Amino acid sequence: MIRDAQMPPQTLAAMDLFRELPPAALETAATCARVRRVPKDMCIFNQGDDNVRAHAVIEGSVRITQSGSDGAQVVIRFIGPAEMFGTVALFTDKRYPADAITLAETTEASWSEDELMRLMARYPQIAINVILIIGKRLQEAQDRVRELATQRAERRVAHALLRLARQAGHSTVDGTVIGFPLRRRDLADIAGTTLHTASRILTGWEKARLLTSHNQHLTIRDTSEILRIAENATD
Amino acid sequence: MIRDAQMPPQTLAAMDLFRELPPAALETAATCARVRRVPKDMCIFNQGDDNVRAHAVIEGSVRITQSGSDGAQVVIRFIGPAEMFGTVALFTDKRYPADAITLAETTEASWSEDELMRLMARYPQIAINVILIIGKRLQEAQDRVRELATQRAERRVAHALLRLARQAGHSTVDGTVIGFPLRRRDLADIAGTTLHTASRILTGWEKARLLTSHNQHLTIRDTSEILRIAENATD
DNA sequence: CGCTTCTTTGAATTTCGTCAAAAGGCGTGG
DNA sequence: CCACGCCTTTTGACGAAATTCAAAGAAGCG
Repeated sequence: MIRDAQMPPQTLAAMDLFRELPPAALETAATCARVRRVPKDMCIFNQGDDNVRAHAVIEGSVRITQSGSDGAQVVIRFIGPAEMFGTVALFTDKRYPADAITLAETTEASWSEDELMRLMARYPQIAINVILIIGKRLQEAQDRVRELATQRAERRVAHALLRLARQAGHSTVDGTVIGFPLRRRDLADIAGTTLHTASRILTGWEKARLLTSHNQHLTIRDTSEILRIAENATD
Repeated sequence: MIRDAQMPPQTLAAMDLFRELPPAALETAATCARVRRVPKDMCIFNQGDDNVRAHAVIEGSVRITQSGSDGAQVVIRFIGPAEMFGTVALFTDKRYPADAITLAETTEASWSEDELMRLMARYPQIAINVILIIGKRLQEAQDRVRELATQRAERRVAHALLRLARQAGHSTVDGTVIGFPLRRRDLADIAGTTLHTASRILTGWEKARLLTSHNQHLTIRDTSEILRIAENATD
């Protein structure tokens, strides 16, 4: 368990969870955080685990997936630097509702329920921040529900791509590159389709020069066209 | 604007939003609430409206629907007595993300942003309650995402029905009756299918004596069989 | 009683998932 | 350095579930 060295309070300042907090609060939060370095493709927690903690990615990325009682699974979301995850469980079930797996070597911070509750009691702004974060995710989830219920696979993949670009896109000379390693399978699980359909769609777009894909790394070349596909009701 | 008479503090005690609060808090909340009686099929707010307030149903029921930039819409959820709605908007956009329409004559209470924030500052438990409520809805939304992405229409309708029964089901001698007036169209918009498919499925179930439907009122006769349909991976 | 709204049902069409198989990449170990 | 194996991606063919189109039947309401 490594602490201060890897966890300067400034790191926390960048996180939505600790926005608008006095430096003293960041200090306290940094002190009681558990920081871990996790190799690629390792599990951080499993669906159903108790012993819940509030997590945040410092560096790297994590895939959150949910499985049904049948085997079927979907990607709930990807978590990048400065984003929190696994926190809702603290307030509701006391059990993680999903799996968390690293997509790359990742540094992750976490707080126990007690510690977070203590922090929240002392700095109520944290509770507001939690509401903000969860509220935003609720709206995103509801958007996805609407998309899945009403749109065709191609539009859903386009929306998924745009969401990812918004969340973790970096502009380069070649276009917007998405900061997570993404398999076709992942994209399919976000968009709610099969990897076959996702592959066909992406291949089509690649041929139309809307994007390029190398080694699980996507670069969007023509955002406006993807946007058109995502929004265009006709066709 | 009618107040105390229609809004005894005990009414608030039953609401998740005001759980675990001292009587004084309920008193204060009751005092600054705006209570309105709204006829059937009236709009309480529209998607995109600003001037957001936190709402709760005292009596009656409300349908929350979201429309995309294309016309397509889904039912986000139904709101029954003692449930809150339209509250997330206070913390995020300051714009309602959905429409709210009464399904029957409804008594509704609401609080302005200022009033709720003041209440929250004084009674931090309210913030915790908000997190709990939103957290639960987030999990529900994520369940729906998984269902829509992986399950066939029949299973989704079964799940939708079970969710409604859990939320607003009353046991009677005939079975569990769902406390909202439900058109086929509504059920379709919850389950993410067309009213045609929903109608076919319900007609099938009615023939199989799993449920009865009269005048937009559903009664589930054989919950366990519906549950089997909802869970059974094969077929 | 007529109108509007909701529901049912049939038939044609289409999207998408399923099955199957091959090709491409990447790392490891010989 | 090459070969092998594993994982990912691509592609084709087929079939089934569900939407779409169309129209008629019911039921409640004024």
